Amino acid sequence: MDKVYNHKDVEDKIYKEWEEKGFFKPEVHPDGKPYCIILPPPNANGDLHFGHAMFTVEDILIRYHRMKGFSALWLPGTDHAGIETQFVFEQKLRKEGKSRLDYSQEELYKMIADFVDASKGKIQNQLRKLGFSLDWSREKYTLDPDIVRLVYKTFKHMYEDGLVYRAKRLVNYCTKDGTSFSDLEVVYEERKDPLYYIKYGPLTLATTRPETKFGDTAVAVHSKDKRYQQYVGKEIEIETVLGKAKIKVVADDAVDPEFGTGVVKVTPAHDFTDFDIGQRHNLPLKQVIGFDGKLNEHAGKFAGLYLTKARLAVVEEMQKKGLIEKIDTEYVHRIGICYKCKTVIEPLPLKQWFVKVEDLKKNAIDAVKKSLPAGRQGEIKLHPKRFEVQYFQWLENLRDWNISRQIVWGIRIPAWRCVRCAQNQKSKIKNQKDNNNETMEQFNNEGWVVTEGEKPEKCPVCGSADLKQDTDTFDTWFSSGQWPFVTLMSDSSAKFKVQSSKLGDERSPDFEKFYPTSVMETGYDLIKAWVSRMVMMGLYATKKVPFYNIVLHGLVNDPYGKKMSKSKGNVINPLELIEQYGADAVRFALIYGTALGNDQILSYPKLEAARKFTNKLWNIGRFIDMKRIKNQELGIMEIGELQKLAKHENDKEMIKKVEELIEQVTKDLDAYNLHFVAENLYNFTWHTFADKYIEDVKNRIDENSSLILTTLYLILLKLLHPFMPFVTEELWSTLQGGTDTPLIITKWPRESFGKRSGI
RNA sequence: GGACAAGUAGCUCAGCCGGUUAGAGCGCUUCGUUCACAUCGAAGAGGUCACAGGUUCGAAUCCUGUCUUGUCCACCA
Repeated sequence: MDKVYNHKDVEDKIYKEWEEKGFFKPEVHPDGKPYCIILPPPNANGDLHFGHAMFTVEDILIRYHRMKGFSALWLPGTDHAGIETQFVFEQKLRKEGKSRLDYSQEELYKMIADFVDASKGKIQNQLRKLGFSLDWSREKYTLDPDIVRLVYKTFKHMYEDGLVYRAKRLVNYCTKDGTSFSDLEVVYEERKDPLYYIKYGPLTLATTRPETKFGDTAVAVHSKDKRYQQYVGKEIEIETVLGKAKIKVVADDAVDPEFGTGVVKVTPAHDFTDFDIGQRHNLPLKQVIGFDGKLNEHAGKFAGLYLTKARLAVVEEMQKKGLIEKIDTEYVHRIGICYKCKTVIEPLPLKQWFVKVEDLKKNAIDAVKKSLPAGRQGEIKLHPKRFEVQYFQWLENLRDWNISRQIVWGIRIPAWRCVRCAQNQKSKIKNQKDNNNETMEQFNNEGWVVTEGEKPEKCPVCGSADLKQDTDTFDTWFSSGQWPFVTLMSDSSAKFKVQSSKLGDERSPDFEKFYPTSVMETGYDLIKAWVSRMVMMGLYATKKVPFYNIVLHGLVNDPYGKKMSKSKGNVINPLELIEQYGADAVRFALIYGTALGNDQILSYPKLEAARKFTNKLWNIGRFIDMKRIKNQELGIMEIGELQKLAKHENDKEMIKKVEELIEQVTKDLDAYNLHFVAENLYNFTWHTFADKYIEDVKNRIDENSSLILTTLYLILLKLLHPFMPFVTEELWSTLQGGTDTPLIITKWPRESFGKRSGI
């Protein structure tokens, strides 16, 4: 054995062997109880970052359960990451002096698909470097045909169940990128903008957006504001830049009487609060800003102007007409901007596909409160428990979910529209006022045909073959929200037991065996966007929870405590650290000394300490290999028998201590207290086993104590294996002469005497 | 504005379902070893556990308030 443990000689070799021998497959224990974790799918086009290195938590759980005899499956996969990937690709296009507008939807999709293909496999190899025992034979991709088919199927059933509808809703729209963003994606920025006090007939109101006044369909005041009681419910005559007009005054408590003059102009088509006020008071939705970021025909002579110019022009005109009372130039507020291009986000009304969340979210909450109604199964626990608050709060406030995205890169919505029916519908409502009070019937009779992906031959209503597919794609979370069950259902390695058009009735052996999964482990930052969606979608489609436990890890910040981000340029690639310290040390450093769910700072001293620990472990093995009596029969001893065999008092005591260690470690692993386990094993191995016990034994070594020393060490290797798989495997095979069962598939040591455990 | 974290040795962090002299790693000091350990071992210095109240026989640990930092969410025209 070398004097120093050299991870570079060991890691790739061992990983290859594990993988080739199929040890990552649950079939190594075909009859074991199922234990399954679905890997949160990284961006297929992405690079490894420290969030991924934290998946060490999952590998520890999987390896531990595999050793406990479970049929353990850790299923890998990658995500197409819609907006993110398309953005990266478009940046590339821009550098080449091109834009996405130069291509058709199909061409662009193909180009992005090729772009992703080119970097495919990168992330997989990086995950291998970390030693993750993922079953690569079951790997999935969110755009695999089988996955897409299942996602379509869920959508179709939701549509038929009346959970999906189309409605004109305000979306956060970036007029430059030509896409809408979810609330989560909008970034808010503090800005100083003039606050204009504008005369509205007898009233004066304050606004930062005079250019949207063409879309005003009311003026609102607080219901208890005595100053304006006399106007409530009446129409007032106002002078505007386009001449005289009449406008209604409504009372709504969303208005803050303290702000400005206590009077608000209501522009339902271009402001989220105003949209709500509009709904409460049945106000028309009058769109005056187009998707091109310009004022439309409702703006009279200002039509065609970009918003920033329009604002100046409108203000100038107002000033000429004496409509501006004053301007507060020191007003600071927060506005939504596009996180990609920094353009101000415009709330614009757009017809979208929506998912009704009322029932879905109720079930998702109940699953954690352990009070699911009949017909739905499962209970979910969060670890650490404190994250429940975030989970509940998010779900309780959740509004209907907009699942349409105006991007190319994604799963195209399987809805076709009959051109003829749509036109008929249009002419019917042509003379109606364009408002948002359209009924559900109207929305659903727009001529849409929803399928499981195949193009309908003809319109079921009028028989026309002129059908056009919606150009929108699904929100990425709509497909990844189904990840736990679609990955298991689309078991391509086996034939489906049941092919069924009924939702959730399509079973594969893997789905039957591993669903609901045991654990969903991810960063706490994904509780809302992803985890809650998986619970909602899983419960809907399968009537069961998608997982029993949610385990959350914290973020890894840079050595100065700052969040790592590409824009800051402080991202550290875990592979560099693996190169330097070894995968085992990196893994150990991430677990050691930080409680689960807490953020941590990437610390070089800690990495160095972990590296030294792997070296210490190595040298303990090396020393035992030198000192022990050779050719002893090993690997047949269980701790109870070992105790009976022991002669020396110190040996007996040490065996007892190891037994206690096994008990504690097992208990803590079951409770997800991984940092306790890491610390416990570190201290015990170094300061009890090496510093005390070995120092004691080395001067009195005989056949009996040699056997005990070696066996106890092998037990320690087992306990450490989930944390530091490579060095422990290498030491195991060295001490066993390479003939015994590989450590990865040996049995976890048992703490109790007299029971069969193998060592 | 709300929620959740965090504020403990120079640094990075454990401990916090109340209970003996508050722990680890790194760093620092002294000594030893240098044929298991690109090191290791032994010993040691170092903390008013953010602050102020309260509960208690007893609080880093529970309660209230304050301050600081971070994250997430909401958002006022």
